[in-house]
Amino acid sequence: MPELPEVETIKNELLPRVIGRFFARVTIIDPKVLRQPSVDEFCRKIVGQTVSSLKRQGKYLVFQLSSGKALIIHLKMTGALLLNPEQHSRHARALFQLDDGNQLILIDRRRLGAMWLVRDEATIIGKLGPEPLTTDFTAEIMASRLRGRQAPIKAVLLDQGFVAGIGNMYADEALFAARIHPLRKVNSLSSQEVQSLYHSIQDVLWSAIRDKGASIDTYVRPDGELGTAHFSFRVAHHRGELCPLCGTPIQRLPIRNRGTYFCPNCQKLS
DNA sequence: CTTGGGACCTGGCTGC
DNA sequence: TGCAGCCAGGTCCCAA
Repeated sequence: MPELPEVETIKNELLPRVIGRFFARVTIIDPKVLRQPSVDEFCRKIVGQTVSSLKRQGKYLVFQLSSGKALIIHLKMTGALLLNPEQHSRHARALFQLDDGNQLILIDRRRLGAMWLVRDEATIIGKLGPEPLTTDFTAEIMASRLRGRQAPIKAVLLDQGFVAGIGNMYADEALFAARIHPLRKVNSLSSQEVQSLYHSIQDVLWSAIRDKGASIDTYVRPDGELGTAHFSFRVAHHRGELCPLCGTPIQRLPIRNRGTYFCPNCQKLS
């Protein structure tokens, strides 16, 4: 499940392979992934266009094209972008043939992924909150953005309008590192706890980027290699295992219909 | 405005 | 062995 570190890794590894290249041929296998515009218009407007830049914002990939339009891709739960895969996948949704002979393939088992070709990227990614790993997101900014909210902290961390790129796994890991119970109301957190959570978010995300993402479920890098960030997870997806700090069984609790993993001893509610 | 619940989507796993 | 039902969760949509 690609969150910020996974999408960042995909962006970094795709970058040298696509910058300056143009699309020689594009095939939409599953029209459902293409949200905007129509298949015909998409193919007509993308073929021949050169990729001038590639960036990540939140969990979105943005390919800036020479025409001034942007190709935006969201991988959602099970999407992946593969370069020249050795075997054909029955989950292939779109093919991008580059002018140098390389082929970029969008695969997506659960068909939740999405793709847009738009003139104004803000129509798709304009509602995202600040990037957590830039100076747009300091501890002070985080504290001020939390002010006035009273939802459980876990739900707010998953709100892409609050901060962009944190998903279920890294929210659980950051809360564990900060020793904060995921159901704690935001307005009950002390300033020390907010400070601690801020640094935990930084640590967890940077560490996962260094490890090239977490290969839980279907995440693979463009060349087919896996990431290793999941080996450092302490609670996420550790259902039934023991807390690495105190040995208490890790608990699972649904929050907003998301499986939430935490240590009931290290992360107390009151 | 914030909050929370359901829908979307597929396939692996569990338990009867 | 077959099969129903749970689970995975990013984001959108809607209601309160």
